[in-house]
Amino acid sequence: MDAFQWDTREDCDVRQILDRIGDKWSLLVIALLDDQSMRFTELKKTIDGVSQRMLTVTLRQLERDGLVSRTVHPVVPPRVDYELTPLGVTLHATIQSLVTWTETHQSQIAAARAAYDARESAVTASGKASSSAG
Amino acid sequence: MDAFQWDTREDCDVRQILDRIGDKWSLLVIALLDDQSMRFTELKKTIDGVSQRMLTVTLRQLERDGLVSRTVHPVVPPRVDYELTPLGVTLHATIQSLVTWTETHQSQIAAARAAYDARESAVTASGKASSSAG
DNA sequence: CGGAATCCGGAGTGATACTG
DNA sequence: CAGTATCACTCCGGATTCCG
Repeated sequence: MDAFQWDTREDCDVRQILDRIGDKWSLLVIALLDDQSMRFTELKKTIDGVSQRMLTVTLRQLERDGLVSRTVHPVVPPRVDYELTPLGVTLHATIQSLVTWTETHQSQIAAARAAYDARESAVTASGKASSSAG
Repeated sequence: MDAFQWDTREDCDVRQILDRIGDKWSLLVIALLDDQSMRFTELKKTIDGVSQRMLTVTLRQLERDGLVSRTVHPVVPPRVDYELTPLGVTLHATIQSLVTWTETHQSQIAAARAAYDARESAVTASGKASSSAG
């Protein structure tokens, strides 16, 4: 049941989080940091395809939201460790259900997409056929 | 526990869904259609700020993923009803936990952001002060 | 009413180079 | 090693216009 009415505005609270986990890298970072702290370069080499810049930006945002903590070790060469805060851990736990859902229903979605695409191309084809036939 | 290793690639299955619920409007549409079917115009006027184009695009994507069904009534003026499929309903249920998490921790996030911003501006200010003083 | 097609601006993203 | 700064590009998304 929807006892509470959703905020249909753009500035809905949920948006704040969706903008975070919905972006390209945040979720991966959260997942990776769940059971371990990691250094910048570790994250960079583990997350395939992320650029230096985007990893930095992503980590800053997560830090700002209090989901990830950043620890700078005053050594040379520099060493910075990132880890999930308690708040970040609870978010990760929540996201897990979404991941589980995805894994469970992924085949259904793939099937739905295939069916939709087939239907669409069929419509397009018949449309062309009828127009050329008519 | 993370018994399963995450896919750190961009084409991870989870991405498919995140690209959907992470976008600007899909989540709102799913939430709205949970307990009722709605017409195009109803959705448009209910979801504050959505453009005609984006609502159409969003609905098409959701339909393609098998999350929303589209029913065209052959009447004039045209009438099209949208409703959640069983698959969409299960996704909505899953998302609810995320929404609940957000509502529970929203204040913590806001506080974290405020603290972070204050810290940053303080750093910036002191940096300027020291540079001007030095 | 519901939707497609087009144009266009801005935000997000990446490659590169530089710094401490 | 861990960033920051700049430039260039892509793509999202809004406004507008036209169609059945």
